[in-house]
Amino acid sequence: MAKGMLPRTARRIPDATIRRLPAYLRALEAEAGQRLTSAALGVLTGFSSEQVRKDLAYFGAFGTRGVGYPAQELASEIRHILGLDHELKAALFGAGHLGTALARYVAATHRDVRIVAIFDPDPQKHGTEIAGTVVESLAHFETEVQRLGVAVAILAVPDAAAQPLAQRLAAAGVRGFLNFAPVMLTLPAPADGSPPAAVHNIDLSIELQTLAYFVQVHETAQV
Amino acid sequence: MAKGMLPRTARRIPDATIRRLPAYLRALEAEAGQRLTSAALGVLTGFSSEQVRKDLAYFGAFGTRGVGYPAQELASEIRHILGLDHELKAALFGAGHLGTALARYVAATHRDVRIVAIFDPDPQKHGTEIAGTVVESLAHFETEVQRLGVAVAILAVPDAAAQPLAQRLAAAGVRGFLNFAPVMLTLPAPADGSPPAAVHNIDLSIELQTLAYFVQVHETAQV
DNA sequence: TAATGTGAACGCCTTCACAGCA
DNA sequence: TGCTGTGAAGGCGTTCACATTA
Repeated sequence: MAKGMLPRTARRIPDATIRRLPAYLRALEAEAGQRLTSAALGVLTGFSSEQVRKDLAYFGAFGTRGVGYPAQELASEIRHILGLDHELKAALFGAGHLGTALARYVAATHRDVRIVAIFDPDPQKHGTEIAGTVVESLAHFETEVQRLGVAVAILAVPDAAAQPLAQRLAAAGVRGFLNFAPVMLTLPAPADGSPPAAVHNIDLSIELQTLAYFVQVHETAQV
Repeated sequence: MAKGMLPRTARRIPDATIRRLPAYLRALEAEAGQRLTSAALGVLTGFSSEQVRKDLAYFGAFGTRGVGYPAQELASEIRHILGLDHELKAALFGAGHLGTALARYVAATHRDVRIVAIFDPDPQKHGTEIAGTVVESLAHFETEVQRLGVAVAILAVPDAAAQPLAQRLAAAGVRGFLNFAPVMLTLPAPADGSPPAAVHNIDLSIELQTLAYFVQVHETAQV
């Protein structure tokens, strides 16, 4: 179990591997109580069995040769790796349709992530509740964020608002951003030695416009 | 300009390149009327100048040595490559908060993508308008989708609904999916020789849970 | 015997370095 | 002279193939 330890020799874990862990976790939780082989996990997640084994092996030897992986244990191992064994505190900025959908979704499906504050400039919304959290003004969001110990911010705000907001939040100690505005966030590295804030962009336009490309009839000669 | 032609010898274009084109397009449209160097485009988009040049060179030689790229022309060239020079018809499934946000966003920012139909099971919503499009029942969505010539479907529906819906839509001729449900869509390849439907997943859980990982204090010995 | 864990081969994409051209 | 276009080198991640072990 080895609680606070880093796995084996601290070799670098590919980002691609990290991005697959949530899929494994979801599959394991759906099949809880069973043993699962890498092949079975592969079918459930859409990845190859070798991929599954290699990914898991980065963190240790969780399987039993000839048998497979214990679903329960592996699930909590992955939760630990992802840092989901202690609550992740998030703040939501923007309580429009998108923000509302996000808040409800997170509340409904993520025990491990909690939206502890929702900020919106519209006074009409202040005091209303979304998924159990009260919407408040942006007046003192920095101190509020620090008081609550917010680790990540979810930005569901207009394009122009995202960059300045992110900058102030980063300065206030927020270490991760989930950015829905189609802009490139540039954040200065923190003065102390700490690593720069992580930014994950979810850009609908990119998805739509690349989808347009792949949907085109490519009358490639297919030589 | 070479309208319907494939570029040069039909070498394969990396997916990663396609995914960067929308960013270039956005930057070019913001600076319209100017000339831009690959270095300038790089700063605007966050990619290296070599990356920019290599990406663009896949499709032809649009730049002038010693000078740079013509913003206007390059923008319409990229639009053509992505297939955005003719309208992309999309259908939205699910008119909850997420669906509503998506419909409004697309209508407000994408001339080239039009949501021609919105479907939702809730009778209360039927007949109401979102961003100029009337919400209708799911009763005859397949014939409706075919009648309208829908190319892509945006799925903002509950998890369990996504897979069966996608399957029926694929059978009805829909060639692209933007899936917001956290499930793996598996679609059979079409009986005729046509390429399989493209699926782009936008999975909030993956983004949140991987963000949790990167936000952890990794007390790596940093050897 | 069955399925894991892993070095090696492979392929894709990025970065480098520079030749080529306005 | 300055910036593009591109072969070559390098790096990263996936796939292969198999030795390993319950």
